[in-house]
Amino acid sequence: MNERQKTSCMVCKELNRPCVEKLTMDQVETLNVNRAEVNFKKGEVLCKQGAFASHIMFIREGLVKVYLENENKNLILKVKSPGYYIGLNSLFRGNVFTYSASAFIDTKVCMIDSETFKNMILENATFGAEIIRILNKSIVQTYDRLYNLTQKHLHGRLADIILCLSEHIHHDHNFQMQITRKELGELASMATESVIRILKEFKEEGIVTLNGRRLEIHKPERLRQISELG
Amino acid sequence: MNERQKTSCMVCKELNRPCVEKLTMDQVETLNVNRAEVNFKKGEVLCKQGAFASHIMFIREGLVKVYLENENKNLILKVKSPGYYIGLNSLFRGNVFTYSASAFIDTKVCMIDSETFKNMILENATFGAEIIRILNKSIVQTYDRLYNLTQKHLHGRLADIILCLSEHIHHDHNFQMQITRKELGELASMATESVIRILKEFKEEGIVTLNGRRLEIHKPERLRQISELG
DNA sequence: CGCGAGCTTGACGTTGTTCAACTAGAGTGG
DNA sequence: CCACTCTAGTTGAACAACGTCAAGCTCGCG
Repeated sequence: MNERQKTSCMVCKELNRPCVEKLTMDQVETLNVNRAEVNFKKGEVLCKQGAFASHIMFIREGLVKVYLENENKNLILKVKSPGYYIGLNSLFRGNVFTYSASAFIDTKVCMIDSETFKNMILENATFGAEIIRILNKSIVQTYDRLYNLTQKHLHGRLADIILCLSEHIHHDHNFQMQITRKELGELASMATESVIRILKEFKEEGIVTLNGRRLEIHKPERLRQISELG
Repeated sequence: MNERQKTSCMVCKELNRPCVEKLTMDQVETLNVNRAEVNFKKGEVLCKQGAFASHIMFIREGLVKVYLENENKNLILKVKSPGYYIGLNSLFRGNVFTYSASAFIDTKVCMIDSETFKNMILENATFGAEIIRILNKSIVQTYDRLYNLTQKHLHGRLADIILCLSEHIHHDHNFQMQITRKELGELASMATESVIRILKEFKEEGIVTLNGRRLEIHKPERLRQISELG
């Protein structure tokens, strides 16, 4: 496995320009050496909440569900797509994963040794600043999600999720969802049955058409309105 | 105002040891010069969501409500006590406050010019790493709050808030709440009437005694249990 | 004394979940 | 090729959780 030829970090540069730009050539080389490319199949677990975070992961391809585990219920924190990191939150905080993550669809990641990663921050303040920027972006997204999940009603929450899938994940008004109704419900923090009922309403109002998992948004502005109103 | 004698940053060192320790003597001096001490009265606004974040604030005394503003509803993100920063989330991200903050009770802060602050990070990677540690701690707290607010029922949420007030704010089982029932409701994201009803239940079960705003916790383990169960 | 803010209570309506039953399509084994 | 099963999707009815509304209460303060 390890013998296989790896792509170079420079190949990933487009995905991760802001970070890679901050690094010296030497650091890029160090990064290149201290990483492993790993493929995960749909459903496989990338990291477990509470486990030692000996590495940071960088998503190259696929879609990753990041969630909190608890005896009773799980909560999806976010869905990460290529170009995002997993495990940054563990840096300088005991190196324990603060969440679990699993692959929504087949996914490729680079695993980077977390000590190496930390050293790069400590050696290169500009890189550290970039990491701060990334963390801050993530915090703002989390605040947004906190607002959406606590202050909006089901219709608004589902409208949010649909818009998010369309804009940030599939980049199209017409897309084949990779996920089940149940998973949609977990994303919007609502019962599967409620997802179905509200999708039906959206369909009846002509906001979307729906055929199995293929969804087309006809009135994005109406969805946005529903999302705003709660 | 500016002529008044300021305390030195070294006086604050106990409050902020992890950060101050990372700075050189020169940097502490720079910090000392580029800051202003400001007092806010209960209810006054420290920063407005969307406004330019020309400075970071460090809380010296008091209690600060950090919240998202929206046409309809506000959402309290967290309550910050002395030793915490306000505005770190704006660093390297356009310098716009991502949330509003107001004083729950009379509050003293140091305002630090955000350019100075950024330069300190860029000059001193160890300091940057400390900021990353602080941000990560905040993220984990936010995830926790996200879980609590979305997955737990009213009883669990209120139990959480009571425990939090007791442990993190007042550091006592018996304390005088500084906040109204309405504000308690905003903290737990529930109606004022629900707060009152549930407090009454807790009282009737002998979990707490309640006299106006004075609250004493008799069965903290029971509260924790309620919080866990949701 | 009277006013207003915070607090309290009960009645009622809404929202959203749970449960149970049913359908449709996709393997699977005989 | 046909029953069998399994999962995802769907529907309706009952129910629980919570918020809203309206009214009354209390206490500090001008």
